[in-house]
Amino acid sequence: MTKQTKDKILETATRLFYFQGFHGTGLNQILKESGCPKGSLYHYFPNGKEQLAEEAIELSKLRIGAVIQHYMTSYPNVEDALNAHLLAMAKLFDMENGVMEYSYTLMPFGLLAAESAFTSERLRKACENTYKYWESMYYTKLVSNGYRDDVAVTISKTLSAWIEGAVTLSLTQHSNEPLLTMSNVLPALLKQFK
Amino acid sequence: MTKQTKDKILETATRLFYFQGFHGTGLNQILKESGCPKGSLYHYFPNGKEQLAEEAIELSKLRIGAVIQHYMTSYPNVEDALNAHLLAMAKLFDMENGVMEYSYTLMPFGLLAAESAFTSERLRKACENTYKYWESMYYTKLVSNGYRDDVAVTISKTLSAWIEGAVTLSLTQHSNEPLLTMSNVLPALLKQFK
DNA sequence: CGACGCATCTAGACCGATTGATATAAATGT
DNA sequence: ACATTTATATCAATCGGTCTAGATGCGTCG
Repeated sequence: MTKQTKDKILETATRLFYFQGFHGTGLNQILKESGCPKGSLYHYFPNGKEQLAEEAIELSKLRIGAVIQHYMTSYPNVEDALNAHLLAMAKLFDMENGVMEYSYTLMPFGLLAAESAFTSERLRKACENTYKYWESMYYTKLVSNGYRDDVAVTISKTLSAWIEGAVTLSLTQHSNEPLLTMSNVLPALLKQFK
Repeated sequence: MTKQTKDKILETATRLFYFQGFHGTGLNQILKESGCPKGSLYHYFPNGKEQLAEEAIELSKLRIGAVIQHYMTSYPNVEDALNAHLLAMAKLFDMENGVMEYSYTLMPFGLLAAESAFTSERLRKACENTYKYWESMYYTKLVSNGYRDDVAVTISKTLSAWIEGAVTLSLTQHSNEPLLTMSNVLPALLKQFK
C-alpha cells in the first residue's frame, strides 16, 4: 500500500484545484477530504503546494489525454470522435445524478491555467505544455482524416480554445448548453475545411 | 474627491481579480496598490471582499460591453466588427510595450467566472448574467446582418465560448496566437451560416 | 523461526505570517 | 458643529510550512 496515501492526496488535490482553484484550496481541506495527515503530504510532496499543483497538472494531462485518445481511436471520423467526446462531457452536467464531481477527469482545467498565468511560471509552462499535448492529438487525427497539414494545425488550435471556453461557460452556467452548442456547430466548421 | 477613493479601490481590485483571481488577491495588496487605507475600503464596501468582487464584475460587464458595442456599431458587417475586436485584444499581447496590463478592460474574465462557479452563488450568477449580456450584443448584430434568428442565437453562443477560450489560452501561452487563429478561422464559420 | 535494526511513513503539535474583518479615534470638509 | 472619510491598531482564524516523536513495514541475521 506504499503509494495509496500519495495517490489519495494527489487525487483529492487535483479535484479541488479543478473546482476551487489553487489559491481557493487550502492544504487542510485537501488533507481533511483525503483523510491523510499533514506529515504524509510533505513526505510525498516535499516541495509543498506548488509540487502538488504540478503533479495535479501532469495527472490531468495524461488522464484527459487518454480520454481524448480513446475517442479519437474509437471513431474513424474526426467529427464523430469529437462529437462523442463533447457529448460525454455534456452528459456530466445533467444534474440529478451527482456525477459532475468527476468532470475534472474529462475536461480541461481553465481555472488552474488562468490562475497560473501570472502567478507561477513553472505552473504556467506546465499548463501551456498540456494544452499543446492535447492539441497535438486533434492534429494527428485531422491529418489522418485527410486534412491538409496547415489546416489541421489551425483547426486543432481552434478546437483547443473552443472546448476550453465551452467548458468554462458550462461550469459558470451550471449547464451543458455551451458544450451542446459546440457539438451542433462543429460539423459546419469542419465541412468548410474538408 | 468623494468617489475618487472608491473608484481607485474598485479599479485596482478589478485589475487584480482579473489577473490573479479572487482568492489569489488579498485586500492588503489591493490597498497597497491603490494607495488607500483599509478604513476606506470597508466604508465604501461594507460587505467586504465579496461586494468588491461583485462590483468588479459589474464594472467589467459594462466596460467590456461598451467596447463590444463600440466595435459592433463601427462596422456594418459583423465579420469586420468581430475581427476588429479580436485584433484589438490580440494587440495587447504584443509584448515590448507593457500594455497588456490593461487587457482586463477589453476581455472576458474567465478566471473570476471559473472561481465563482462553485464557490459563491452570488458571484456565479453575476458572471453568468454578464456573459449573457455580452452574448446578446453579438446576437443583435447578427440579426441586423440578416442572420436567421435561431442561427444568430447559436452563433452568438459560439462566439461567447470561443472568445472566452481563446483569451484564456492566450493568457496561458503569453501569446496572442489563439486570438489570431480565431480571427482567421471565424470568416469560414460565418460564411457557412450566411 | 524469532528478534532485531533500519528506513519509511504517519500523526499532529506547532510556527510565524497573513488572511478578511472590526473598532475607534482623529482628521477632513462643508 | 456635524457628517463624512481616513488612518491604524487589533482581532480571531487560517494560511503554508516545519519539526519531531512514534508507528509501521520488512529484510537480515542469530
